[in-house]
Amino acid sequence: MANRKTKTSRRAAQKPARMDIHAVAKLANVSIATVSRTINRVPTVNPKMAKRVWEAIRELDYFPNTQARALVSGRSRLLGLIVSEITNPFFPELMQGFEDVAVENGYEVLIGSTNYDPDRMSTCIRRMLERKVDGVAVMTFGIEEPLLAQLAERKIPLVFVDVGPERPGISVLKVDYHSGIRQGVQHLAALGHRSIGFITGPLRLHSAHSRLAAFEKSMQECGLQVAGEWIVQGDHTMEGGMAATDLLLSRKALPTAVMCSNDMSAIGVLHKLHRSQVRVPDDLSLIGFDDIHLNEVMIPPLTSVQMSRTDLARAAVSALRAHIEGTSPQREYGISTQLVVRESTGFPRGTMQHLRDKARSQRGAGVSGLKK
Amino acid sequence: MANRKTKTSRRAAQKPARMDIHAVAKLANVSIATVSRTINRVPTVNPKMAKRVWEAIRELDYFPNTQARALVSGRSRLLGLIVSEITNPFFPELMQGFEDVAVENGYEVLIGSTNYDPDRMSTCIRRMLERKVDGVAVMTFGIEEPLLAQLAERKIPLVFVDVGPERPGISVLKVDYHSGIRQGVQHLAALGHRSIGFITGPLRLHSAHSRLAAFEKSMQECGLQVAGEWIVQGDHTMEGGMAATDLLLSRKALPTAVMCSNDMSAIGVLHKLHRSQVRVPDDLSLIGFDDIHLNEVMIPPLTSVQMSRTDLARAAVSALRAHIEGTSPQREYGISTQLVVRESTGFPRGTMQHLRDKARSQRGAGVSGLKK
DNA sequence: AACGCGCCAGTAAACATTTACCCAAACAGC
DNA sequence: GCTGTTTGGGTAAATGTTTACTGGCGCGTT
Repeated sequence: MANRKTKTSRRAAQKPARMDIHAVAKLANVSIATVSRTINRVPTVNPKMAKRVWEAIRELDYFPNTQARALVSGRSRLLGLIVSEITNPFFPELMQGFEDVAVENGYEVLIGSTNYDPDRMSTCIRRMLERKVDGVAVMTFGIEEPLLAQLAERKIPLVFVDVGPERPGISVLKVDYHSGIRQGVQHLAALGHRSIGFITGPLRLHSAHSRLAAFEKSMQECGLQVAGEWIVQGDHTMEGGMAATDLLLSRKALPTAVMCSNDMSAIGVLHKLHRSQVRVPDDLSLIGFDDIHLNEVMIPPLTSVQMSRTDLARAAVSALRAHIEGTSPQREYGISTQLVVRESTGFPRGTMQHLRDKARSQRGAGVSGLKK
Repeated sequence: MANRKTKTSRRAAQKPARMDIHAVAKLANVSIATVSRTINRVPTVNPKMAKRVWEAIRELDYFPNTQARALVSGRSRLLGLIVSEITNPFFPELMQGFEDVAVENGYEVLIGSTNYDPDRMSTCIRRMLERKVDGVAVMTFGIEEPLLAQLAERKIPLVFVDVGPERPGISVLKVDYHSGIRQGVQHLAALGHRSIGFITGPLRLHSAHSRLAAFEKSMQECGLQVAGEWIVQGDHTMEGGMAATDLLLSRKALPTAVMCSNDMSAIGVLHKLHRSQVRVPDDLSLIGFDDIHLNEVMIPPLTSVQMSRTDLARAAVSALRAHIEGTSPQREYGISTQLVVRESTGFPRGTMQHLRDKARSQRGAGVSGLKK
């Protein structure tokens, strides 16, 4: 009662020992039930009372105890996010987006990274279960079996990328690899490339398979031959890209362009090519996949197929929310991809354009990609 | 009673509707108190009973409800980790380390990223408070005032980097910038560089200040002049590095070497220099700071001062644990730094060594750094 | 005027633990 | 053999919410 600053006293002068719903109720002169209902915006509360309650809440700087809430309501307002690698900048960017969207919707995020290690994956799942997450996004780009057993069994909503079991409570983000990769192949074809190689990801990953398949299909569509010796397996890391480049360099002939299953591979390739005096794009054009920020500062800046992290994050959170809150969850969410042309692609060596281009001392940014 | 596989039946055949401590107690034929004590490893429980309890736990695949636990014990076993940027690969690497160590010690991590935005910072803190984190590591490399008000007031243990208020419950990780940066300057000096520039971070950051100071001091120690026109302010981003490079290139003369306040800046510099036909290290030597993984694949691979993410993560978790569990928390934890020599540093242009070096067609990895 | 119904606030149970306190049994000392 | 002490398990309270149920009050209808 003895408030110093009567109006918006930043901290109530008389501090109750514990700051719970009872304190608010007492100050607002209502029951705790009313306070709870007010906070949860139950429409049956009298606006007059609600106002009193909100004032008391402000006065006391009160916020509800999440633990107690979760305990009784059975909902933790926690979303799990499982990613595979953290070294690949794609994932931090994805995590950031996911966190932003989740927080926007009043959820918190529990992050787990597996490093492709089944043991880590299983402790990850355990942690999620213990914290009673309301849903989990599995962004490892490849299903892992233990998940299904432990999470789906407990009816926890799940989101996968690319592929997942057909089951209630499970959604899948379907990435349209083909569209972006086709743009890439068409871009190369338009520049005059005929022999194009591909560095795959680890083929146990569904996404790696899909990207390779999309490449092969796109080549066919452009009337180009896919040469087996120029399809090399990588593992979506820089090291994998370097190793794949070694292999490629050991072939009797080089392709004039190479597409990669992801940007980290492409960065490894770029590095190794530079070491081997192969110039990009003069001797060899290079296209990555993911379009991580880093691409812009590579030397040269890397042409890449963009898969939007924000789209993925938004779709994942939407899907989970729909399942959790019971509002018409979709089985599939489409994610589009799109070519972003930078400077790692150019005319193939020896073509007229190439020579003409060479003649101009300074390369402009004149090589524009064709949309669709 | 009608178990199929009598021994290690993976899932109990008869599933109790709810799987709580009572179910375990009933199966083990003890009271819930005993179960609780067993789980929490209270030493007074009879080993015989403990064994029965553990078996029941295994049988039922039981794990305690974290919410209830947290509610009654007042401890959430949740650690907050606040970082500034997620685009800078340094932070994901740090987050990864922090998470690993935290999980190792039975804690979960709540991540918040601020993007240097005070609003985001304050919602971040709010989230941490609501989830009742047991401690928070503030890895933004610069104190933010709202933190102190809200978190310290509630006696939540905190860890800062570089600098923080002298208060119980607060520890500071003191990074020894000087040692690593001195190694860098000495390395350059030994190669024959006399004119060395520096690209700072955003100077509102304490860490940026410290790094600049360490550079200036090291220059003095090596008997070298610090030229004001070669000290340019960046902001720890690639873009900042590029802008700083532009400024540097507009000076009437260039230094023969440049050190950067962090690697992202250095990558921006590298990019811009390449665009401007300045070769690294032939025309200009470059040293970064942080030693992110990416350095290895830059063209050329970047010499950098390493600040160990693992060390930071370990120290942060140790400090927080010490505060939380009351075991002799230290006020300060030292973090060392160390030069890692790669290929972005070489002899300055025009020196004898430079010419001699040029003569050898292939550069070896022969330029070795001097330790200490 | 009386009855009924709807609206809305309050009471209390439930959520799954931890832990202070109590009490039974066992053992040792006299 | 009886009593005192110690050992260790059980009972119940407490944690801070949500929510089903209850009940009072006011208004509308017959």
